[in-house]
Amino acid sequence: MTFWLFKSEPSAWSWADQVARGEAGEEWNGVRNYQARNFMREMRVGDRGFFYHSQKEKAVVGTVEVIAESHPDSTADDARWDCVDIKALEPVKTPVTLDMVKADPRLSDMALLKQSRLSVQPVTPDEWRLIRALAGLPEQAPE
DNA sequence: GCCAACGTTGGC
DNA sequence: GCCAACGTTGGC
Repeated sequence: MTFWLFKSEPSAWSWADQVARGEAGEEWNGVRNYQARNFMREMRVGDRGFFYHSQKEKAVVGTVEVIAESHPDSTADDARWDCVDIKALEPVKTPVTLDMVKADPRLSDMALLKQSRLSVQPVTPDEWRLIRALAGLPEQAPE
């Protein structure tokens, strides 16, 4: 299983919106960046990710699961853009803020810090475990 | 609201 | 193929 981070402006698509979709999930559409798209093409059903709110909040607020592998983005007007579908999995107990990530030297290599504009990015297993702990989540996500 | 970073576009 | 101009993102 591979781990990821999905970034969204809450005014455009929030964690609450994602939760409201329930088991049906939702397309992670609207990405118009090749690097982010290529990461989505690598995703497999069952992969897990963090859901991050950019802008005012700047924090990981939940976890998600990939429920459909990459397919054409229904909001794109050309064939270049693909996306996956994800569903909300767990809300965090404690939001993990950008400041918390910056404060931990073990997280200093995260794309979140190094490539602040990248909206879909990989997370290493170590980073996944550490951020889960900071978020007050159990070590293992539910099946 | 500003600006740095960075991606894209289009003229050459 | 280069690069200037421009647009967008996201943190501050």
